[in-house]
Amino acid sequence: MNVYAIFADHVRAAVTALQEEGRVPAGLALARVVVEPPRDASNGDLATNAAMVLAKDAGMKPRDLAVLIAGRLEGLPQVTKVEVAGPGFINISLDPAFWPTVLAEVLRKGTAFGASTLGAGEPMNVEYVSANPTGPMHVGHCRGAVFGDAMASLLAFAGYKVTREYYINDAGAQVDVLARSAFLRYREALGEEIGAIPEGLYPGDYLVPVGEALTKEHGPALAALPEADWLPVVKDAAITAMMAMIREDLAALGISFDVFFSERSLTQGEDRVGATIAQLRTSGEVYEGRLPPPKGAPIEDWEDREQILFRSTDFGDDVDRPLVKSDGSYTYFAGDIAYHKDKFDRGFLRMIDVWGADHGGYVKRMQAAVKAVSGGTASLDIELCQLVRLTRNGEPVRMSKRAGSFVTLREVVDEVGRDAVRFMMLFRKNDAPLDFDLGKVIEQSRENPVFYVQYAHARAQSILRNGRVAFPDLPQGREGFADADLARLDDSGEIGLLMRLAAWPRLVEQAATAREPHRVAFFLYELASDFHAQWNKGKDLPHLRFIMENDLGLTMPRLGLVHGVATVLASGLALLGVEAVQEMK
RNA sequence: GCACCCGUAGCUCAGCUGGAUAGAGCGCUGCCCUCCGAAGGCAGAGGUCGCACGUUCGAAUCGUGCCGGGUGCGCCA
Repeated sequence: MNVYAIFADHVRAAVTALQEEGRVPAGLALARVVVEPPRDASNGDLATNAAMVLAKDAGMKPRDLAVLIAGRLEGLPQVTKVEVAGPGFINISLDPAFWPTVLAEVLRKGTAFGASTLGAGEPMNVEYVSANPTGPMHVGHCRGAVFGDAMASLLAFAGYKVTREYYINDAGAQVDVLARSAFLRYREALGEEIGAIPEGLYPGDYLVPVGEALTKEHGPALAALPEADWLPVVKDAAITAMMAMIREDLAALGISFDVFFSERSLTQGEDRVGATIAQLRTSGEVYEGRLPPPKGAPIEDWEDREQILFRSTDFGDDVDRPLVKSDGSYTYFAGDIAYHKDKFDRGFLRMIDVWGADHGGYVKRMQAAVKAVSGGTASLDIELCQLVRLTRNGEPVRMSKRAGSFVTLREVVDEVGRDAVRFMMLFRKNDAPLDFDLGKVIEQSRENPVFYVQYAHARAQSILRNGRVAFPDLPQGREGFADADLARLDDSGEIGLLMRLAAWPRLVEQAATAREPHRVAFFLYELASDFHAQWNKGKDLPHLRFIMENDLGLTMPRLGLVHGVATVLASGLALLGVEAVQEMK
């Protein structure tokens, strides 16, 4: 139950009724009408902008219209007062017994409270990570991985049928480099002295086991072959090993995918990239032409030649984009078009790609491609994640020798834990740079939001455990508290918590619509803050404690509130992929 | 040169898709601290929302132009 959505319907119904009575003109656009919690509690429980939004089209003064609408709302159940205020706000006050009914719903539904039908079961493809299979994941991949995963969870909670997908870039020149690097480790495993890893090859020692495995399987046989013969063998083995490693890294972060899609599969057997280009040529989106040399940094070996181009300028891109390289092979973009066409062919009209900010220049052409390939019926949202600056107590973190030149995701997760990494990656808008301090995220203080939110959940569980000590006959599960006399929750802090819980379904929909899982993290922080504050209140004011010795009648609703807070905390943490702990270690 | 992202308190950042007196943490100041669970609590000061026009009942939010920072700019993935 989304209180605000329900009352928005009431307001629209009120306007419709007035229209039928002829007191308000027909044909008003009701979509802009919203019901929100007023910022200031003195303005009631709910507020709507309806009169101000509709006044112009209705040809009426906002306050006059507001009075008419307000008159209609007064008769609604639960409504105790309706006031017109300011430029035309309609402020609605509810029966004090209303907010506890929301808690009763939380207690009955559990973590299903807040789930939305917004997505209406529509298929939604979320592609993220898609790191090259050339080594372990590093911290740079981490943010996109966590962001994509949390957003997929959020969209699923909001009612979409989500598929999580990883595109394996196993077709380009980089995997050839990987193969040559692995071959060197293979010769090393055979006993050969290889010396320093040459420039241009991957130096990380994660390839050592790949070389050893190759000797076990092939003995020295590969070393005698020309590159053209050993390369495919070594490449397959190396990619398989790298993907296994990446899956382990992802598992360490609590991430798994529904689909791993291989770039190579697009050209193995039938040439699906070529087929896609042919299709676009038929529809007029592909042509032969010349491009002007790019502005900015001059390109030394610029060669003006006729090439096969995708007409992305038709969709708002700056220039048309080449699909075939000078050596005749497809560009990465060409493969990506075929890949997104495959998503479309699998029934996805809605797709989301999560990329690093350094790929920002690629957004328009990819969106153009999805439009072209789907005849304009599919849409692609692209969310960019800015860089992460990794520090330890303010100092930049050193590079890892083992991995070659970067800090691996695994090192970070091993040091501070999955929960801290995930929460901090989500405690910032994705399009803003993020400072991640290894020292601060394990601090146990209010400064550290990970701790603060988890502590709130642990504290709630602790209170419930203590409650069962004081009152051994308390219900076991949260449902047993739904029938308590919840209307006794009348302290301002308690009501504030109830209103916060009531805001959860609305926040889910907003965060899902905006593709912004960070809003969930901030919401949880605020809920935790409210909850800690109420607990602290009980320090000075014993009559406000959650557990009232000798007063089961009051303890029951208060423990119901604690259950409700814990439930929503757990629900939100689950979306973020962070554990709702029973106690702090 | 062009495109995209970002400019909000001293610092790090939120700001509910245009609403009422712009919020939080840290830092600063002042009180309190034998509490169901230590890892503190409460309160206060502090902002021309980069600048300027515009859109309208109403702008931190939308548009345009500047200023400042970041990212990217055939045949890399």
